[in-house]
Amino acid sequence: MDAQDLKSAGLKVTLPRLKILEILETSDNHHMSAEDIYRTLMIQGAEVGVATIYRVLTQFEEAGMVNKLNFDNGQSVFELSNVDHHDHLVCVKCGKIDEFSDEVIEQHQHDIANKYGYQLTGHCLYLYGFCKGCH
Amino acid sequence: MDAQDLKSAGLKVTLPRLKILEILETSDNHHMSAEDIYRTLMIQGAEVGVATIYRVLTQFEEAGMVNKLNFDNGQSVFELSNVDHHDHLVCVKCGKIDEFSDEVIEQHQHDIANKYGYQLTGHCLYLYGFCKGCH
DNA sequence: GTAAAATTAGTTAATAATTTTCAACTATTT
DNA sequence: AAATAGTTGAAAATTATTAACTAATTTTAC
Ligand SMILES: [Mn+2]
Ligand SMILES: [Mn+2]
Ligand SMILES: [Zn+2]
Ligand SMILES: [Zn+2]
Repeated sequence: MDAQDLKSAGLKVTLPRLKILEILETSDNHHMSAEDIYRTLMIQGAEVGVATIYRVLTQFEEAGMVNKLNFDNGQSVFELSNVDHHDHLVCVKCGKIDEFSDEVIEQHQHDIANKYGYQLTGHCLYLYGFCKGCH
Repeated sequence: MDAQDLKSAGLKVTLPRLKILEILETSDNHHMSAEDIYRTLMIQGAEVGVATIYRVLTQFEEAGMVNKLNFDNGQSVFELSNVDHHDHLVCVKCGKIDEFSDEVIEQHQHDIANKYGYQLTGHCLYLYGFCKGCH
């Protein structure tokens, strides 16, 4: 994800946008809330307003560049969408996130949507529990 | 769900609680947000504060009497939990909600949790799309 | 049934996350 | 470089939800 991706999405190439992309790309935990990103930018000494971050993330989402995840704990988290589709395991204690994908589940989801006459646009599957280190 | 259920849950039998239970039970769309319930109560001429509704719903949830669902659209919705477990199909246009349950998906979720060493506490599976009437 | 103790409900105020407003800037086009 | 359209940051506004406070109600103990 770089300047070219921004252009392709019809977005101007600006410093805040590039920085946000870079953070999403390089942070070890690559699932970040707007606040997480804001904090990272502050530490880097970048002067970016929090409103800009929300605005840019929404634009990225609309452009299909990031996915927005709404876990049960209030804040939305974002991840770059340039990876294969996957769902998430979330530790309710430490917040750790694992990723998985399961073809059988995906297939069944489609079958169910068909059966009920829905034309699927998306789905969300979050598994909550205590991770290995937390029970 | 009635007065007896409230007592069993260690909650006193009060009018707002009974009314909220009744609304959850009788509304045709039995998935309601706090606002939905508030509006219904207003129409019925009942004088119940919105804070009471949130408080009572939280108590009901803690008592295991209702489930709280967090769809992608901001407001949480609640449903009585005295029915078998199921997941949800949500129409992104008209808001219609269908319910389904799929043993294979449930089983796979458990297998995945095991594989990653998670001790499951819950999960959420929402399928979003255009319902029969909306595409 | 009454009184005391505990719980509850409503109003209002507070929070947290996110969005909007708006005047000042910037990137891109011409 | 000027024009245009899009973007930004700060602050104010919104939205959904929760907390604090106080008065009223219910429960429990006589
Ligand atoms: Mn992920
Ligand atoms: Mn349901
Ligand atoms: Zn953990
Ligand atoms: Zn529909």
